[in-house]
Amino acid sequence: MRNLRSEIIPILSKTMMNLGIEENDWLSLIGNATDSSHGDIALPCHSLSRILRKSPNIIADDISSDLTDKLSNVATTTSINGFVNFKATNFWLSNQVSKINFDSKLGVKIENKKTIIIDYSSPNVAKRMHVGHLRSTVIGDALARILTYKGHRVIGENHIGDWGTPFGMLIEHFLECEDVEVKDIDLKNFYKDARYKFDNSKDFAIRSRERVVKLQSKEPETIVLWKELVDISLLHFNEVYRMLDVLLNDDNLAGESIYEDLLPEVVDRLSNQDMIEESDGALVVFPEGWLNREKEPLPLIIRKGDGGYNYATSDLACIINRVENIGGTEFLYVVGAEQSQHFDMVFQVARQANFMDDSIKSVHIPFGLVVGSDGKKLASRDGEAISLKELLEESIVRANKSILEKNPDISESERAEISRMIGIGSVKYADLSVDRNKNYVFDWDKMLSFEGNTAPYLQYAHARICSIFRKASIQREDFTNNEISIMNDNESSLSKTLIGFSAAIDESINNYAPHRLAVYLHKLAQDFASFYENCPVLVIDDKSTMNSRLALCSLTARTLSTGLNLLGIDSPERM
RNA sequence: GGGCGAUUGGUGUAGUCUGGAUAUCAUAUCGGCCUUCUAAGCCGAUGACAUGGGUUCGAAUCCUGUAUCGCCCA
Repeated sequence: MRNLRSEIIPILSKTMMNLGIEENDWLSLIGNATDSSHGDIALPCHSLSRILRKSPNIIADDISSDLTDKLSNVATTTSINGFVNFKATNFWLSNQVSKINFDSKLGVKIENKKTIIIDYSSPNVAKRMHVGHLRSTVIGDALARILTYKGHRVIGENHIGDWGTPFGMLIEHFLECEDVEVKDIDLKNFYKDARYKFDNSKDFAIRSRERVVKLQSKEPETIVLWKELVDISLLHFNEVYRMLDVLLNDDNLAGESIYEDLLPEVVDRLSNQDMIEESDGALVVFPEGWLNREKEPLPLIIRKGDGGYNYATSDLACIINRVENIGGTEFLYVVGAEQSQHFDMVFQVARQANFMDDSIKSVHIPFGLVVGSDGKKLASRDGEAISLKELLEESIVRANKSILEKNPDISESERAEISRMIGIGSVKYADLSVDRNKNYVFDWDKMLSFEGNTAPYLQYAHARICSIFRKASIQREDFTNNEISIMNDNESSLSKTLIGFSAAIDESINNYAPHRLAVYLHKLAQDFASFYENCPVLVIDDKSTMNSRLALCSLTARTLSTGLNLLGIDSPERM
């Protein structure tokens, strides 16, 4: 209820001035009431008692009685236990929620547009995408959507693993797959088979090493083969991305290979700054403050003894590119928590080397693991990573089954579409609805359940609203110019939540936490369900109440589907 | 050894940045509500801040010690 807060503050400010209390002493005290039965906004007066030498109760009483009349249109002001409580009036709520209903951005204000680059997904060429890529892809995509909605210029970068020494053996193996049609190449075993040959055939290993050299010297034939291998993988990645319904496509590709030419320059720039040292034949930087197990300085390896480069080097090259070519001011890395030390070191070195200055914000956005019911990293029975595509397919199949059970009237083709929305939405929502730092247990029954904090529950709330309008044969869009008037408690709490949409967006952004939005949407769906139960919409005589409630429904549906869309989840019209 | 993260009802979680009243929500369990817009729903009951110290008028939240789990340290 931050708009209520900002409405109260100027008026409260005068009262406080008259009492002789400085802004520093009270402004930060005012916040959301912890107990909604007392009010929406509260001002605890306990810390003021030292200044005024009066009891908190008396102070709260004084403030409250001074404000009651002045705020009467906005909020009812009461005091208890040394708290001043402000509860929004239905009059004020009606105005606020109507204003949001008129607003195509649902109250979200665009402010200081930034260019934000988000690094996410990052699968490896010549391998299938697996569960391990799910979180980065889904969280990164949600952040990209939310930041875009807020009005920022957002550039998603997909740092696919498309370069490095393994490509020698991959290309050699690829050559030996000659008789197989390109489209039939099975990425499931491709990497494993190549590795097996490399480990078991001296001849193959020698050819692979030679191939690496050819690749690095950009020998045209080798590059053609490499490109083919990359393209095969892209077909697969894009298939998964379309299934997952994320924003990534070929425009977002920023594979390691594109930074390849910049790597020697990274070395040059670092040595110009006298930051490079040689250690065991490798070129390294020792960022200040890092020690290894033996309390010796911990290096960040820039170039290995054999002349190859490390991730750190391409990350540094990438930073240079973002600062100097793209002009980004905020870099987000949606990468697993296990790499946090790596990023700390890279950022520190990049700053020390002046690749980026303090005007640039660079943030690692870590996340926990997807684990099985045993608490260990999710894997199939034989210990292999589970293919993302197969997982998504299964989710759709499961969703289809439960729709068929619950609503057999839906046609097969419509059911297929709804199953897709629910199946994919469920997997994504399970990931996005909890604090990303935590591990979460992958549980089919829970994520596809129509009860609780799940995608289907939210989607159902949306579908119920659509159903009202369908029944009455009216368009939801026709109500965006309607005044809403709040009459009872169910309407009031629903409207309070609706007003909070922009705050939820900002919370999500400030913490890079999509789950803040998810939690908000769940609250919204719950408030709607209570409203729906207690406030008849169509079955009511009074025309103006009906229209006001229809507008409230329309706004709720719009907020739900916009919010779900920002999480990358579709909202079916019926289910 | 050092570093990072986690620890909240039986289970899963929100809140922790920025301290405020009786700690959120879900699930499970128990009770109630369909001749009215999708009961896939609603209403009610039960039940939790890992632990010791400190700061404060006030601590789940801040500081500090400990425990347990996970991850990282060429």
